[in-house]
Amino acid sequence: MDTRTAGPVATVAPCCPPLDAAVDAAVAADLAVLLKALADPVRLRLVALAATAPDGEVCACDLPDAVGRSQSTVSHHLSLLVAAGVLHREQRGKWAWFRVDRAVLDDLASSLATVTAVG
Amino acid sequence: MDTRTAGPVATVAPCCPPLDAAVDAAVAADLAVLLKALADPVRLRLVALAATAPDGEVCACDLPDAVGRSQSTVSHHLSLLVAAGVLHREQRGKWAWFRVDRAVLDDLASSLATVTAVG
DNA sequence: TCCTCATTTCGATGCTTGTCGATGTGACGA
DNA sequence: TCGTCACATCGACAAGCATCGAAATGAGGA
Repeated sequence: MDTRTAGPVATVAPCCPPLDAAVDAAVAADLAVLLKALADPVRLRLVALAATAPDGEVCACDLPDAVGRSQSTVSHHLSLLVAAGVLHREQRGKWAWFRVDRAVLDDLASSLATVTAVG
Repeated sequence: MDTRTAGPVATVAPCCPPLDAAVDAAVAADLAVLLKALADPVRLRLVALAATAPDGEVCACDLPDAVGRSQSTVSHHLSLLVAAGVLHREQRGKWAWFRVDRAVLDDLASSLATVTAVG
């Protein structure tokens, strides 16, 4: 526990200043959700594929081969990314197409920069 | 985790261009490790506390209270962050101090920007 | 209508992770 | 030397997650 009760007069001066909250717990939780969505090699590659695709979008049909996972596994990861807001899904005929939400990614980058005080 | 190494997931590829690998699997795996280290609310707050501390470092003694977790849990998270290279640990007397590695965080930011083709 | 194909959803399984209390360890101070 | 403090490690537990095959869904086409 906190042995020094933030006393203004240094009695023993244990080790350190009060240290107030740098990031709100709720903000950290939100950011963590987004980071967790990207913190998987397969999902990272799925996002990269969509982000760097010629037209900025990818057909789901290509993805299992591209990342070397079963179709159901890829579908699972895609739904996680869509739920996180990183990808958007659009059904065209019998195929599903996905594109990244650049605003979300930009937001992530700036939030991360704020939290880590980088930049 | 990776229960499979390669796979005959071969389908018929009926709808779209070849779609070559945007990000190497190994690169994605490395980035994912770093992201995973940050993809937790508690660890995010620990990093933020260190990053924004007046002298750029925090004493471990303050952290359990700051993030509302037990001492052993905080110690566990700190060791993960140190293992990931995000934090550096220094023992001073009986206290342990932690500071962020800005180079690693910068690197993360730029890698993320590359993968997501943002910027 | 019926069949086919692309994709999602379901159910199961084994691994990973977050958390805590208890215990170990190493540094000070008396 | 002994006790205390700060922190790490251990052991255990519950929850979460990645993965797969199988079954369900839903859109086209014949």
